[in-house]
Amino acid sequence: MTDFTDALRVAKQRVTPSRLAVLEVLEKEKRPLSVEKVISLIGEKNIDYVTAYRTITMLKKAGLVKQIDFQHNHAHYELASLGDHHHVVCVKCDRVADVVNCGIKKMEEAALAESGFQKITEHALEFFGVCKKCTV
Amino acid sequence: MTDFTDALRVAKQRVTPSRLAVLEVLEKEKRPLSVEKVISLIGEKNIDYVTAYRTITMLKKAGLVKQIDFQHNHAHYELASLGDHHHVVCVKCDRVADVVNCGIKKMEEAALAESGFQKITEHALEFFGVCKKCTV
DNA sequence: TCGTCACTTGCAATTTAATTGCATCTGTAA
DNA sequence: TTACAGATGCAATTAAATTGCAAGTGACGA
Repeated sequence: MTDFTDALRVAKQRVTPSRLAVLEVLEKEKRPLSVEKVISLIGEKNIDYVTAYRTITMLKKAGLVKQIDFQHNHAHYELASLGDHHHVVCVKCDRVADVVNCGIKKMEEAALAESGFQKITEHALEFFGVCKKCTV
Repeated sequence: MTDFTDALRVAKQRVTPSRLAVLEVLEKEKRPLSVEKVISLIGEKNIDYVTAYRTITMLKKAGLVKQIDFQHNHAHYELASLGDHHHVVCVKCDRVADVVNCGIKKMEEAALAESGFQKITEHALEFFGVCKKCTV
């Protein structure tokens, strides 16, 4: 019984080949993938695209994957178990670098206080810039 | 000659009624709006939706508006001149609160160092949680 | 281990968001 | 005032995501 099987059971969701395939591909790539990309990595003949969308939506609700937005007009998704980190996206070549040491916890506390919300459960933070290879 | 006329001239873009209308509605609302919402506030008969999309895209490239993502499957846009602030979105009712004091500058420096990028020009940061009114 | 049934899947169709092509119109620089 | 690059409006198209429904399957209890 793998970690993903456990995780799905804990989330009270059925363990199916499609779900494990999606989780495994996200685990293997360790970077934010579009649904399109998830499907092509699993193989179009191995998963229906509607199932892929439904699976991703469910995994997001269950807290197993996070939605990442690169302002590319379609969402990307990443394993939540990769932990709290963020991305720097090159606006010229779409290269993505990770950022781990971001000190977001303090900001989250400040945001909670300032907004007067009851709680904050998630955040999305991406940086946009130009990578070394795209520098003229 | 308004600020917006100036801003468009500085960005080497023509000053047209459509562009001023989009900027004015964003100025008036002071919150992130979908293109759909921008159109309905201007009035469907006053601007073609294709023009609205093209205008927003141009304004974003020119740096006059910022794209904001609430994970609602369509982008929102806000005047860039509102300055560096962020949002807390209620996942139950979509209420949006602003966050001004977020200390993002330091994080941006850290992200630049860690990523090895040449420069960072933008960032997107949104928080998700539950507002007081949606608390059970 | 087997049967049941609620949940999941795959297919077709649809909705929603955004883009493209092209003819016409217009802002602006000379 | 005119010429023309760039902007606009309309129709059509592409891309992303969702819905309905019949058939299939995971997981629970006997």
